[in-house]
Amino acid sequence: MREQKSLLLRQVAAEIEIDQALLSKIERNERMPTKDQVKRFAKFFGKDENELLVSFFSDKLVYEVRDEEVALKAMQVAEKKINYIIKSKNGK
Amino acid sequence: MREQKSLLLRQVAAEIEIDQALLSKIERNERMPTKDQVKRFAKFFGKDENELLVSFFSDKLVYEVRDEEVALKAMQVAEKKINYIIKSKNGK
DNA sequence: TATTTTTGGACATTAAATGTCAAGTCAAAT
DNA sequence: ATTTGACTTGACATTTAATGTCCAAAAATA
Repeated sequence: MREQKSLLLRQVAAEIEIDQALLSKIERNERMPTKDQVKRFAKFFGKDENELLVSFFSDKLVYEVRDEEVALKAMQVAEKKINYIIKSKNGK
Repeated sequence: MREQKSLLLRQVAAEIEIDQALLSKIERNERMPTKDQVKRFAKFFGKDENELLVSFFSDKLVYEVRDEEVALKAMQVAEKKINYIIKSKNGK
């Protein structure tokens, strides 16, 4: 997104209030941003916030089980659990 | 599982080498066990290790996004990413 | 009521993620 | 070739979160 707009690390880093070195690492997947930073990215680049948050959280989820044998199975079960929780919340 | 076998916290805690108070909390979902502890539980209670690990990791995954609006969506995307990663690993 | 088991909560410890800085690399421009 | 600007790297500091421990309170049981 930054390169699309031909912006410098320095410029974006300043706007978003984040260290330039950190931004560089985030871009290259050496570090994860915080949820708050993701929101600021969305705002700054005029992207849909929820869309970016989905990317962010899905990455975090993958990260959590990345080298587990049971990764896929666990993910599937987790999805069911989430579904269940959501149903519970909606009245019945 | 512990109550099934009418064992005391103290007994299981000793076997598994874990503080009794901690075990109590784990049972009541106040604390998460570590992966290693889950393995020891499986062994001690003669349960399938992978099965318990799936429970464990799926809980962790749910926990990660528990109060996010985008929880379900993120989980679904994460699942796709995992699938993709697995495919990549298997030769092509 | 005495004894044993379980739980609660404060605190300590450990581990992991995030943030910062300064030096390093690289490219291009001059 | 040297300088300049952009980006990267790595070491270290800081912060945050999870885990572990202890002891006292509560609950259950004998």
